Amino acid sequence: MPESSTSDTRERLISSAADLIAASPGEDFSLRAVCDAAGVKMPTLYHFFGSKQGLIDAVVAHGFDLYLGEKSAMESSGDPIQDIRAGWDAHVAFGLANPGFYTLMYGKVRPGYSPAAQSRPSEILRGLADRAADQGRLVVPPEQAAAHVLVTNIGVTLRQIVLARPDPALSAAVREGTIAAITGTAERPAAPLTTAVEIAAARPEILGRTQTQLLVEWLTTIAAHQED
Amino acid sequence: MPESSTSDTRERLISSAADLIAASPGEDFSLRAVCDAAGVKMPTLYHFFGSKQGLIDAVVAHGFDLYLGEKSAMESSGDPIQDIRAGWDAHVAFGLANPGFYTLMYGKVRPGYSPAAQSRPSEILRGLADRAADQGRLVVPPEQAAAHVLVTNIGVTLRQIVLARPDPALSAAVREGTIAAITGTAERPAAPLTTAVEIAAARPEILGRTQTQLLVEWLTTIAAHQED
DNA sequence: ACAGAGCTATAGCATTGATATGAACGGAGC
DNA sequence: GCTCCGTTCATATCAATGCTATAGCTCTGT
Repeated sequence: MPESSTSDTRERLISSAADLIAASPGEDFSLRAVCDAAGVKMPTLYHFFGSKQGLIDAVVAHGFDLYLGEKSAMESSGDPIQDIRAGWDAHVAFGLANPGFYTLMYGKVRPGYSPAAQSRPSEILRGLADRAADQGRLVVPPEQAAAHVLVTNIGVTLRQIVLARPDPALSAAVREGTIAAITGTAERPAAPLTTAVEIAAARPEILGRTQTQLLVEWLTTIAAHQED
Repeated sequence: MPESSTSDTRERLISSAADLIAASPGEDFSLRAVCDAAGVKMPTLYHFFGSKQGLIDAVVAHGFDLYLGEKSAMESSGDPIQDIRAGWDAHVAFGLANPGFYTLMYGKVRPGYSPAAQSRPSEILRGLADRAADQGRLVVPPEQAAAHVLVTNIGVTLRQIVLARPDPALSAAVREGTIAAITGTAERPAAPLTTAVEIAAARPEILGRTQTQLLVEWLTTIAAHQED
Protein backbone atom coordinates (compact mmCIF):
# COMPACT_ATOMS: atom_id res chain seq x y z
CA MET A 1 0.00 0.00 0.00
CA PRO A 2 2.15 2.92 -1.14
CA GLU A 3 -0.65 5.44 -1.10
CA SER A 4 -0.86 5.09 2.65
CA SER A 5 2.66 6.35 3.18
CA THR A 6 2.67 8.95 0.40
CA SER A 7 -0.71 10.33 1.30
CA ASP A 8 0.37 10.26 4.90
CA THR A 9 3.40 12.49 4.41
CA ARG A 10 1.50 14.89 2.20
CA GLU A 11 -1.36 15.18 4.62
CA ARG A 12 1.02 15.52 7.51
CA LEU A 13 2.73 18.43 5.77
CA ILE A 14 -0.61 20.13 5.09
CA SER A 15 -1.71 19.47 8.63
CA SER A 16 1.52 20.85 10.08
CA ALA A 17 1.27 23.94 7.92
CA ALA A 18 -2.33 24.38 8.97
CA ASP A 19 -1.34 24.12 12.61
CA LEU A 20 1.39 26.70 12.23
CA ILE A 21 -0.93 29.03 10.39
CA ALA A 22 -3.62 28.61 13.00
CA ALA A 23 -1.04 29.21 15.72
CA SER A 24 -0.13 32.63 14.35
CA PRO A 25 -2.98 33.73 12.10
CA GLY A 26 -2.14 36.20 9.39
CA GLU A 27 1.58 35.96 10.05
CA ASP A 28 3.99 34.49 7.57
CA PHE A 29 5.23 30.98 8.22
CA SER A 30 8.52 29.25 7.50
CA LEU A 31 8.77 26.16 5.33
CA ARG A 32 11.47 24.81 7.58
CA ALA A 33 9.17 25.04 10.56
CA VAL A 34 6.57 23.12 8.60
CA CYS A 35 9.12 20.46 7.71
CA ASP A 36 10.36 20.20 11.29
CA ALA A 37 6.80 19.77 12.55
CA ALA A 38 6.14 17.12 9.92
CA GLY A 39 9.46 15.37 10.55
CA VAL A 40 10.66 15.79 6.98
CA LYS A 41 13.25 17.79 5.10
CA MET A 42 12.63 20.52 2.62
CA PRO A 43 13.07 18.60 -0.66
CA THR A 44 10.20 16.36 0.39
CA LEU A 45 7.97 19.35 0.74
CA TYR A 46 9.12 20.60 -2.64
CA HIS A 47 8.50 17.19 -4.15
CA PHE A 48 4.85 17.39 -3.18
CA PHE A 49 4.05 21.06 -3.60
CA GLY A 50 6.71 22.53 -5.85
CA SER A 51 6.79 25.87 -4.12
CA LYS A 52 5.57 27.69 -1.06
CA GLN A 53 2.60 28.95 -3.02
CA GLY A 54 1.82 25.35 -3.93
CA LEU A 55 1.69 24.43 -0.26
CA ILE A 56 -0.43 27.45 0.49
CA ASP A 57 -2.83 26.51 -2.27
CA ALA A 58 -3.11 23.01 -0.87
CA VAL A 59 -3.75 24.38 2.60
CA VAL A 60 -6.35 26.77 1.24
CA ALA A 61 -8.06 23.94 -0.62
CA HIS A 62 -8.02 21.98 2.62
CA GLY A 63 -9.52 24.99 4.38
CA PHE A 64 -12.31 25.21 1.85
CA ASP A 65 -12.96 21.51 2.29
CA LEU A 66 -13.40 22.11 6.00
CA TYR A 67 -15.60 25.10 5.35
CA LEU A 68 -17.82 23.46 2.77
CA GLY A 69 -17.94 20.33 4.88
CA GLU A 70 -19.46 22.27 7.74
CA LYS A 71 -21.69 24.14 5.36
CA SER A 72 -23.05 21.19 3.43
CA ALA A 73 -24.48 19.73 6.61
CA MET A 74 -27.14 22.42 6.73
CA GLU A 75 -27.86 23.08 3.10
CA SER A 76 -31.13 23.54 1.31
CA SER A 77 -33.78 24.92 3.58
CA GLY A 78 -35.91 25.17 0.45
CA ASP A 79 -35.94 28.97 0.39
CA PRO A 80 -32.94 30.39 -1.49
CA ILE A 81 -33.04 33.67 0.43
CA GLN A 82 -33.04 31.79 3.70
CA ASP A 83 -30.16 29.69 2.39
CA ILE A 84 -28.22 32.86 1.63
CA ARG A 85 -28.85 34.00 5.20
CA ALA A 86 -27.60 30.73 6.64
CA GLY A 87 -24.62 30.74 4.27
CA TRP A 88 -23.73 34.25 5.39
CA ASP A 89 -23.67 33.29 9.03
CA ALA A 90 -21.71 30.12 8.30
CA HIS A 91 -19.19 32.19 6.33
CA VAL A 92 -18.67 34.66 9.15
CA ALA A 93 -18.52 31.93 11.77
CA PHE A 94 -15.89 30.03 9.80
CA GLY A 95 -13.80 33.14 9.32
CA LEU A 96 -13.85 34.00 13.00
CA ALA A 97 -13.16 30.43 14.05
CA ASN A 98 -10.32 29.97 11.54
CA PRO A 99 -8.75 33.38 11.00
CA GLY A 100 -5.53 31.76 9.77
CA PHE A 101 -7.25 29.93 6.95
CA TYR A 102 -9.56 32.79 6.23
CA THR A 103 -6.81 35.36 5.80
CA LEU A 104 -5.09 33.02 3.37
CA MET A 105 -8.32 32.58 1.44
CA TYR A 106 -9.58 36.13 1.34
CA GLY A 107 -7.12 38.32 3.23
CA LYS A 108 -4.15 38.25 0.87
CA VAL A 109 -5.16 41.09 -1.40
CA ARG A 110 -3.13 41.35 -4.56
CA PRO A 111 -4.42 42.63 -7.90
CA GLY A 112 -5.52 39.81 -10.12
CA TYR A 113 -4.84 37.08 -7.58
CA SER A 114 -7.72 34.99 -6.38
CA PRO A 115 -7.09 31.37 -5.37
CA ALA A 116 -8.90 28.88 -7.54
CA ALA A 117 -10.63 27.35 -4.53
CA GLN A 118 -12.43 30.65 -3.94
CA SER A 119 -14.67 29.85 -6.87
CA ARG A 120 -16.42 27.01 -5.09
CA PRO A 121 -18.37 28.98 -2.48
CA SER A 122 -18.81 31.67 -5.07
CA GLU A 123 -20.56 29.21 -7.34
CA ILE A 124 -22.78 27.92 -4.57
CA LEU A 125 -23.85 31.48 -3.91
CA ARG A 126 -24.40 32.06 -7.59
CA GLY A 127 -26.64 28.98 -7.69
CA LEU A 128 -28.75 30.32 -4.84
CA ALA A 129 -29.00 33.69 -6.54
CA ASP A 130 -30.12 32.01 -9.76
CA ARG A 131 -32.81 30.10 -7.91
CA ALA A 132 -33.95 33.29 -6.19
CA ALA A 133 -34.07 35.03 -9.55
CA ASP A 134 -36.13 32.19 -11.01
CA GLN A 135 -38.63 32.73 -8.22
CA GLY A 136 -38.74 36.44 -9.00
CA ARG A 137 -37.32 37.37 -5.63
CA LEU A 138 -34.51 39.58 -6.91
CA VAL A 139 -34.62 43.10 -8.24
CA VAL A 140 -31.10 42.89 -9.67
CA PRO A 141 -29.44 40.38 -12.01
CA PRO A 142 -28.44 37.23 -10.13
CA GLU A 143 -24.75 37.70 -10.86
CA GLN A 144 -24.83 41.15 -9.29
CA ALA A 145 -26.82 39.88 -6.34
CA ALA A 146 -24.26 37.13 -5.76
CA ALA A 147 -21.39 39.57 -6.06
CA HIS A 148 -23.11 41.97 -3.68
CA VAL A 149 -23.59 39.28 -1.05
CA LEU A 150 -20.07 37.93 -1.46
CA VAL A 151 -18.42 41.34 -1.25
CA THR A 152 -20.24 42.45 1.88
CA ASN A 153 -19.94 39.05 3.51
CA ILE A 154 -16.18 38.98 3.00
CA GLY A 155 -15.90 42.62 4.03
CA VAL A 156 -17.67 42.19 7.34
CA THR A 157 -15.72 39.01 8.10
CA LEU A 158 -12.32 40.50 7.33
CA ARG A 159 -13.12 43.55 9.40
CA GLN A 160 -14.04 41.51 12.42
CA ILE A 161 -10.77 39.62 12.05
CA VAL A 162 -8.56 42.71 11.84
CA LEU A 163 -10.35 44.30 14.76
CA ALA A 164 -10.08 41.00 16.64
CA ARG A 165 -13.58 41.59 17.90
CA PRO A 166 -16.68 39.67 16.79
CA ASP A 167 -19.64 41.94 16.16
CA PRO A 168 -22.75 39.84 15.57
CA ALA A 169 -24.99 42.88 15.48
CA LEU A 170 -22.95 44.47 12.70
CA SER A 171 -22.86 41.22 10.75
CA ALA A 172 -26.62 40.84 11.03
CA ALA A 173 -27.20 44.46 10.05
CA VAL A 174 -25.01 44.19 6.98
CA ARG A 175 -26.59 40.86 6.08
CA GLU A 176 -30.13 42.19 6.25
CA GLY A 177 -29.15 45.38 4.47
CA THR A 178 -27.63 43.34 1.68
CA ILE A 179 -30.61 41.02 1.37
CA ALA A 180 -32.95 43.99 1.37
CA ALA A 181 -30.88 45.57 -1.39
CA ILE A 182 -31.00 42.56 -3.69
CA THR A 183 -34.59 41.59 -2.96
CA GLY A 184 -35.72 45.18 -3.31
CA THR A 185 -37.64 45.30 -0.06
CA ALA A 186 -36.77 48.96 0.06
CA GLU A 187 -37.32 50.58 -3.25
CA ARG A 188 -40.60 49.62 -4.88
CA PRO A 189 -42.86 52.62 -4.29
CA ALA A 190 -45.98 50.44 -4.25
CA ALA A 191 -44.61 48.11 -1.63
CA PRO A 192 -45.68 50.07 1.47
CA LEU A 193 -49.32 49.77 0.46
CA THR A 194 -49.00 46.04 -0.16
CA THR A 195 -47.23 45.59 3.13
CA ALA A 196 -49.83 47.65 4.91
CA VAL A 197 -52.49 45.37 3.46
CA GLU A 198 -50.65 42.35 4.74
CA ILE A 199 -50.23 43.84 8.19
CA ALA A 200 -53.86 44.80 8.45
CA ALA A 201 -55.05 41.44 7.13
CA ALA A 202 -52.89 39.65 9.63
CA ARG A 203 -54.63 41.36 12.61
CA PRO A 204 -58.33 41.62 11.67
CA GLU A 205 -59.28 41.78 15.35
CA ILE A 206 -57.95 45.29 15.70
CA LEU A 207 -60.51 47.01 13.50
CA GLY A 208 -62.97 44.17 13.13
CA ARG A 209 -63.62 42.07 10.08
CA THR A 210 -65.80 44.52 8.14
CA GLN A 211 -63.64 47.59 8.57
CA THR A 212 -60.54 45.59 7.79
CA GLN A 213 -62.07 44.37 4.55
CA LEU A 214 -63.00 47.94 3.66
CA LEU A 215 -59.51 49.14 4.56
CA VAL A 216 -57.95 46.54 2.32
CA GLU A 217 -60.28 47.53 -0.49
CA TRP A 218 -59.39 51.20 -0.17
CA LEU A 219 -55.69 50.58 0.00
CA THR A 220 -55.94 48.43 -3.10
CA THR A 221 -57.78 51.24 -4.85
CA ILE A 222 -55.03 53.69 -3.99
CA ALA A 223 -52.41 51.20 -5.12
CA ALA A 224 -54.22 50.84 -8.44
CA HIS A 225 -54.13 54.61 -8.92
CA GLN A 226 -50.44 54.66 -8.04
CA GLU A 227 -49.54 52.59 -11.06
CA ASP A 228 -50.44 55.46 -13.37
CA MET B 1 20.56 73.69 7.30
CA PRO B 2 20.78 70.05 8.26
CA GLU B 3 17.02 69.54 8.31
CA SER B 4 16.91 70.09 4.58
CA SER B 5 19.14 67.11 3.96
CA THR B 6 17.57 64.93 6.63
CA SER B 7 14.06 65.57 5.53
CA ASP B 8 15.21 65.11 1.97
CA THR B 9 16.65 61.64 2.53
CA ARG B 10 13.70 60.56 4.57
CA GLU B 11 11.20 61.72 2.00
CA ARG B 12 13.25 60.23 -0.78
CA LEU B 13 13.14 56.87 0.95
CA ILE B 14 9.39 57.06 1.40
CA SER B 15 8.97 58.17 -2.16
CA SER B 16 11.16 55.38 -3.49
CA ALA B 17 9.28 52.84 -1.43
CA ALA B 18 6.00 54.24 -2.68
CA ASP B 19 7.21 53.97 -6.26
CA LEU B 20 8.25 50.36 -5.82
CA ILE B 21 4.98 49.51 -4.16
CA ALA B 22 3.02 51.21 -6.90
CA ALA B 23 5.12 49.40 -9.50
CA SER B 24 4.11 45.97 -8.17
CA PRO B 25 0.97 46.45 -6.13
CA GLY B 26 0.30 43.92 -3.43
CA GLU B 27 3.67 42.24 -3.88
CA ASP B 28 6.32 42.32 -1.23
CA PHE B 29 9.21 44.71 -1.74
CA SER B 30 12.87 44.57 -0.79
CA LEU B 31 14.49 47.13 1.46
CA ARG B 32 17.65 46.96 -0.63
CA ALA B 33 15.69 47.92 -3.70
CA VAL B 34 14.31 50.89 -1.82
CA CYS B 35 17.79 51.90 -0.73
CA ASP B 36 19.20 51.53 -4.23
CA ALA B 37 16.42 53.68 -5.63
CA ALA B 38 17.02 56.29 -2.96
CA GLY B 39 20.80 56.15 -3.34
CA VAL B 40 21.45 55.17 0.27
CA LYS B 41 22.54 52.12 2.21
CA MET B 42 20.46 50.05 4.54
CA PRO B 43 21.63 51.43 7.91
CA THR B 44 20.38 54.82 6.77
CA LEU B 45 16.95 53.39 6.21
CA TYR B 46 17.10 51.72 9.61
CA HIS B 47 18.19 54.94 11.15
CA PHE B 48 15.04 56.67 9.97
CA PHE B 49 12.45 53.93 10.28
CA GLY B 50 13.87 51.34 12.65
CA SER B 51 12.35 48.42 10.82
CA LYS B 52 10.57 47.46 7.66
CA GLN B 53 7.26 47.86 9.42
CA GLY B 54 8.32 51.36 10.37
CA LEU B 55 8.90 52.22 6.73
CA ILE B 56 5.58 50.64 5.79
CA ASP B 57 3.82 52.67 8.44
CA ALA B 58 5.41 55.84 7.13
CA VAL B 59 4.39 54.96 3.58
CA VAL B 60 0.86 54.21 4.75
CA ALA B 61 0.68 57.52 6.57
CA HIS B 62 1.88 59.16 3.39
CA GLY B 63 -0.82 57.29 1.47
CA PHE B 64 -3.50 58.52 3.84
CA ASP B 65 -2.19 62.05 3.42
CA LEU B 66 -2.65 61.70 -0.31
CA TYR B 67 -6.10 60.20 0.15
CA LEU B 68 -7.37 62.75 2.62
CA GLY B 69 -5.80 65.51 0.56
CA GLU B 70 -7.89 64.54 -2.42
CA LYS B 71 -10.88 64.03 -0.21
CA SER B 72 -10.77 67.30 1.68
CA ALA B 73 -11.13 69.22 -1.57
CA MET B 74 -14.74 68.18 -1.87
CA GLU B 75 -15.94 68.03 1.70
CA SER B 76 -19.11 69.26 3.27
CA SER B 77 -21.97 69.34 0.81
CA GLY B 78 -24.15 70.20 3.81
CA ASP B 79 -26.05 66.91 3.79
CA PRO B 80 -24.26 64.23 5.83
CA ILE B 81 -25.84 61.40 3.85
CA GLN B 82 -24.72 62.97 0.63
CA ASP B 83 -21.26 63.41 2.13
CA ILE B 84 -21.19 59.72 2.95
CA ARG B 85 -22.07 58.98 -0.68
CA ALA B 86 -19.27 61.19 -1.97
CA GLY B 87 -16.84 59.77 0.55
CA TRP B 88 -17.73 56.25 -0.58
CA ASP B 89 -16.98 57.03 -4.19
CA ALA B 90 -13.75 58.81 -3.30
CA HIS B 91 -12.71 55.82 -1.23
CA VAL B 92 -13.30 53.36 -4.06
CA ALA B 93 -11.66 55.63 -6.61
CA PHE B 94 -8.56 56.03 -4.46
CA GLY B 95 -8.30 52.28 -3.91
CA LEU B 96 -8.56 51.52 -7.61
CA ALA B 97 -6.13 54.28 -8.55
CA ASN B 98 -3.58 53.32 -5.87
CA PRO B 99 -3.95 49.58 -5.31
CA GLY B 100 -0.43 49.41 -3.88
CA PHE B 101 -1.17 51.89 -1.12
CA TYR B 102 -4.62 50.55 -0.58
CA THR B 103 -3.55 46.97 -0.04
CA LEU B 104 -1.04 48.17 2.52
CA MET B 105 -3.72 50.19 4.26
CA TYR B 106 -6.60 47.72 4.25
CA GLY B 107 -5.43 44.58 2.46
CA LYS B 108 -2.97 43.21 5.00
CA VAL B 109 -5.38 41.29 7.15
CA ARG B 110 -3.94 40.14 10.43
CA PRO B 111 -5.89 39.68 13.65
CA GLY B 112 -5.58 42.68 15.85
CA TYR B 113 -3.48 44.69 13.42
CA SER B 114 -4.87 47.92 12.08
CA PRO B 115 -2.49 50.75 11.18
CA ALA B 116 -2.99 53.81 13.30
CA ALA B 117 -3.53 55.97 10.24
CA GLN B 118 -6.69 53.98 9.47
CA SER B 119 -8.43 55.79 12.26
CA ARG B 120 -8.41 59.12 10.45
CA PRO B 121 -10.92 58.33 7.69
CA SER B 122 -12.82 56.24 10.19
CA GLU B 123 -13.26 59.28 12.41
CA ILE B 124 -14.38 61.45 9.54
CA LEU B 125 -17.01 58.86 8.75
CA ARG B 126 -18.00 58.69 12.37
CA GLY B 127 -18.45 62.45 12.40
CA LEU B 128 -20.77 62.29 9.40
CA ALA B 129 -22.75 59.50 11.04
CA ASP B 130 -23.10 61.57 14.21
CA ARG B 131 -24.39 64.52 12.24
CA ALA B 132 -26.83 62.27 10.41
CA ALA B 133 -28.00 60.86 13.73
CA ASP B 134 -28.49 64.37 15.11
CA GLN B 135 -30.75 65.08 12.17
CA GLY B 136 -32.74 61.93 12.89
CA ARG B 137 -31.73 60.33 9.60
CA LEU B 138 -30.46 57.06 11.02
CA VAL B 139 -32.33 54.08 12.33
CA VAL B 140 -29.25 52.56 13.94
CA PRO B 141 -26.72 53.98 16.39
CA PRO B 142 -24.21 56.20 14.60
CA GLU B 143 -21.26 53.99 15.52
CA GLN B 144 -22.94 51.01 13.92
CA ALA B 145 -23.87 53.05 10.86
CA ALA B 146 -20.27 54.18 10.46
CA ALA B 147 -19.00 50.63 10.90
CA HIS B 148 -21.54 49.37 8.37
CA VAL B 149 -20.47 51.91 5.77
CA LEU B 150 -16.77 51.36 6.40
CA VAL B 151 -16.99 47.58 6.23
CA THR B 152 -18.94 47.46 2.99
CA ASN B 153 -16.92 50.25 1.42
CA ILE B 154 -13.64 48.45 2.14
CA GLY B 155 -15.13 45.15 1.08
CA VAL B 156 -16.26 46.35 -2.32
CA THR B 157 -12.96 48.14 -2.93
CA LEU B 158 -10.77 45.17 -1.97
CA ARG B 159 -12.87 42.89 -4.13
CA GLN B 160 -12.47 45.08 -7.18
CA ILE B 161 -8.72 45.12 -6.58
CA VAL B 162 -8.34 41.35 -6.28
CA LEU B 163 -10.50 40.80 -9.33
CA ALA B 164 -8.53 43.51 -11.13
CA ARG B 165 -11.78 44.71 -12.60
CA PRO B 166 -13.59 47.92 -11.65
CA ASP B 167 -17.31 47.40 -11.21
CA PRO B 168 -19.03 50.77 -10.77
CA ALA B 169 -22.47 49.21 -10.88
CA LEU B 170 -21.66 46.88 -8.00
CA SER B 171 -20.08 49.69 -6.00
CA ALA B 172 -23.16 51.86 -6.48
CA ALA B 173 -25.49 48.99 -5.61
CA VAL B 174 -23.64 48.21 -2.41
CA ARG B 175 -23.43 51.90 -1.55
CA GLU B 176 -27.15 52.47 -1.94
CA GLY B 177 -27.97 49.24 -0.16
CA THR B 178 -25.81 50.31 2.75
CA ILE B 179 -27.30 53.79 2.93
CA ALA B 180 -30.78 52.34 2.75
CA ALA B 181 -29.92 50.01 5.59
CA ILE B 182 -28.67 52.70 7.93
CA THR B 183 -31.28 55.30 7.03
CA GLY B 184 -33.97 52.68 7.48
CA THR B 185 -35.67 53.05 4.14
CA ALA B 186 -36.21 49.33 4.37
CA GLU B 187 -36.66 47.75 7.71
CA ARG B 188 -38.83 49.59 10.19
CA PRO B 189 -41.87 47.33 10.64
CA ALA B 190 -44.08 50.32 11.28
CA ALA B 191 -42.76 52.17 8.25
CA PRO B 192 -45.08 50.62 5.64
CA LEU B 193 -48.09 51.83 7.59
CA THR B 194 -46.65 55.31 7.97
CA THR B 195 -45.76 55.41 4.32
CA ALA B 196 -49.20 54.17 3.37
CA VAL B 197 -50.67 57.00 5.42
CA GLU B 198 -48.50 59.49 3.58
CA ILE B 199 -49.44 58.07 0.19
CA ALA B 200 -53.15 58.10 0.99
CA ALA B 201 -53.01 61.59 2.47
CA ALA B 202 -51.20 62.84 -0.59
CA ARG B 203 -54.04 61.77 -2.91
CA PRO B 204 -57.32 62.42 -1.02
CA GLU B 205 -59.23 62.65 -4.28
CA ILE B 206 -59.01 58.93 -4.85
CA LEU B 207 -61.25 57.86 -1.97
CA GLY B 208 -62.66 61.22 -1.04
CA ARG B 209 -61.89 63.28 2.03
CA THR B 210 -64.01 61.42 4.54
CA GLN B 211 -62.96 57.95 3.64
CA THR B 212 -59.32 59.01 3.48
CA GLN B 213 -59.55 60.46 6.97
CA LEU B 214 -61.10 57.24 8.19
CA LEU B 215 -58.43 55.22 6.43
CA VAL B 216 -55.69 57.22 8.07
CA GLU B 217 -57.35 56.78 11.43
CA TRP B 218 -57.57 53.01 11.01
CA LEU B 219 -54.01 52.68 9.81
CA THR B 220 -52.86 54.68 12.79
CA THR B 221 -54.82 52.38 15.08
CA ILE B 222 -53.12 49.35 13.59
CA ALA B 223 -49.76 51.02 13.87
CA ALA B 224 -50.43 51.70 17.55
CA HIS B 225 -51.24 48.03 18.12
CA GLN B 226 -48.05 47.06 16.28
CA GLU B 227 -45.89 48.66 18.90
CA ASP B 228 -46.95 46.09 21.47
C1' DA C 1 17.40 -10.68 -8.79
C1' DC C 2 17.15 -6.57 -11.42
C1' DA C 3 15.55 -2.07 -13.19
C1' DG C 4 12.89 1.82 -12.62
C1' DA C 5 9.94 4.93 -10.33
C1' DG C 6 8.78 7.38 -6.32
C1' DC C 7 10.42 9.46 -2.22
C1' DT C 8 13.78 11.55 0.82
C1' DA C 9 18.36 13.47 2.68
C1' DT C 10 22.83 16.20 2.40
C1' DA C 11 24.62 20.27 1.07
C1' DG C 12 24.59 24.52 -0.86
C1' DC C 13 23.01 29.09 -3.33
C1' DA C 14 21.06 33.73 -3.44
C1' DT C 15 18.30 36.90 -1.14
C1' DT C 16 16.22 38.81 2.66
C1' DG C 17 15.66 41.68 7.15
C1' DA C 18 18.47 43.29 10.71
C1' DT C 19 22.75 44.77 13.40
C1' DA C 20 27.56 45.92 15.19
C1' DT C 21 31.14 48.88 14.41
C1' DG C 22 33.00 52.94 13.22
C1' DA C 23 33.93 57.07 10.05
C1' DA C 24 32.64 61.76 8.32
C1' DC C 25 30.24 65.97 9.31
C1' DG C 26 28.60 70.14 11.64
C1' DG C 27 27.30 72.82 15.64
C1' DA C 28 28.02 73.99 21.05
C1' DG C 29 30.77 75.23 24.78
C1' DC C 30 35.32 76.20 27.10
C1' DG D 1 40.94 76.95 18.09
C1' DC D 2 39.83 72.85 19.97
C1' DT D 3 37.32 69.31 21.85
C1' DC D 4 32.94 66.99 22.56
C1' DC D 5 28.70 65.21 20.90
C1' DG D 6 24.68 64.13 18.19
C1' DT D 7 23.28 63.17 13.47
C1' DT D 8 23.99 60.67 9.38
C1' DC D 9 25.79 57.18 6.67
C1' DA D 10 29.01 53.11 4.93
C1' DT D 11 31.51 48.48 5.46
C1' DA D 12 30.98 44.08 6.91
C1' DT D 13 28.47 40.53 8.79
C1' DC D 14 24.68 37.49 10.83
C1' DA D 15 20.78 34.49 10.85
C1' DA D 16 16.88 33.11 8.46
C1' DT D 17 14.44 32.34 4.37
C1' DG D 18 12.86 30.19 -0.30
C1' DC D 19 14.68 27.23 -3.45
C1' DT D 20 17.56 23.64 -5.95
C1' DA D 21 21.26 20.20 -7.69
C1' DT D 22 22.78 15.90 -6.70
C1' DA D 23 22.52 11.57 -5.02
C1' DG D 24 20.88 7.72 -2.13
C1' DC D 25 17.13 4.97 -0.36
C1' DT D 26 12.89 1.87 -0.62
C1' DC D 27 9.47 -0.33 -2.65
C1' DT D 28 7.10 -2.34 -6.81
C1' DG D 29 6.72 -5.07 -11.06
C1' DT D 30 8.75 -8.47 -13.89
